[in-house]
Amino acid sequence: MRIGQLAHQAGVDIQTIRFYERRGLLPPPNRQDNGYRIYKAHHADKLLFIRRCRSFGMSLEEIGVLQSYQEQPQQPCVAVNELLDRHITQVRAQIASLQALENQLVTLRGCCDNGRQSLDCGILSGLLGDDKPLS
Amino acid sequence: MRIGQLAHQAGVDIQTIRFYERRGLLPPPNRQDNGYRIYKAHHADKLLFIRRCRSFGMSLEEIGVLQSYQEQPQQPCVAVNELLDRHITQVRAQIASLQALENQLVTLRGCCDNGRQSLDCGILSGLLGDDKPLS
DNA sequence: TTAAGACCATGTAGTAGCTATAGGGTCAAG
DNA sequence: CTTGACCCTATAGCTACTACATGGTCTTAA
Repeated sequence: MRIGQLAHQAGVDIQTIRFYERRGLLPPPNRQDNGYRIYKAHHADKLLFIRRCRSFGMSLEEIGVLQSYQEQPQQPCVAVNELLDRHITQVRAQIASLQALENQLVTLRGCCDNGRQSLDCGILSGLLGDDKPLS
Repeated sequence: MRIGQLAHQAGVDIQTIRFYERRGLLPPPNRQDNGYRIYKAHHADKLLFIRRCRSFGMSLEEIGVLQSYQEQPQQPCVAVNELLDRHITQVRAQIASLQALENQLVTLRGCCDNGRQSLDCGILSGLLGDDKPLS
């Protein structure tokens, strides 16, 4: 199939496919005489693998590493587990820091009640840092 | 003071200060005869305001908007409140989607128990999408 | 025959918020 | 007169795409 069909099938932009190819995540497909890329089933599989990993928030670099593990099916998969563990740790850290941020923001929001002039706005004062502590 | 001192004081990279200036967030300071930038106290204040907003996860564009509110102290500050409300909403949405992601990742992680070959690794299978549903 | 429309190709630039590097000028101390 | 610390500008790099410019290819219809 051609690139448009593959893109449609995978729900991806055409440019994204070419981008993955340039980054070495998708193997360069054969070309027709006119230069059009022709994809086979395994390309679609690889593409979906990439998209699945992306939806899990993995970076393209991490995905490349995972692909190399796939290509060595005899090797133990401890490294895969570790990669995922690190990823989970990262996500949890992000959640924690966003929750802390949310608290700060809510506190900051409580410094003003809509009816004032910018001059007296507790939020702007809070952001200037010359005010009562926020957290 | 010169740019290095300001950077040190604010805990910011020198390049970052010049970058903010180019983006219109810091007013261009006067120069010495040799071209060196000379900053005054209000520059330091502006810079700290920017960094404080950044630590709250605001974009440079949002910060620019907030600055324009600061410069119109007579105007009501409803807009400031709204900006912050939108921001809080955003942060909460991010938290929610990260939590969903965490659940999926933990489920995926449960698909493998370290001692296998990549061939049998439940995680790689899960990422291929040809396995039991993860969520 | 030709013109329209859909598809494909490459290469380049843009997004956010910096960070780093190249290639140079300035200034004080030893 | 050289070393080192500091400053300048301009440009490229990072992530993961997305968009655009410019042009080739192919099918179909007037």
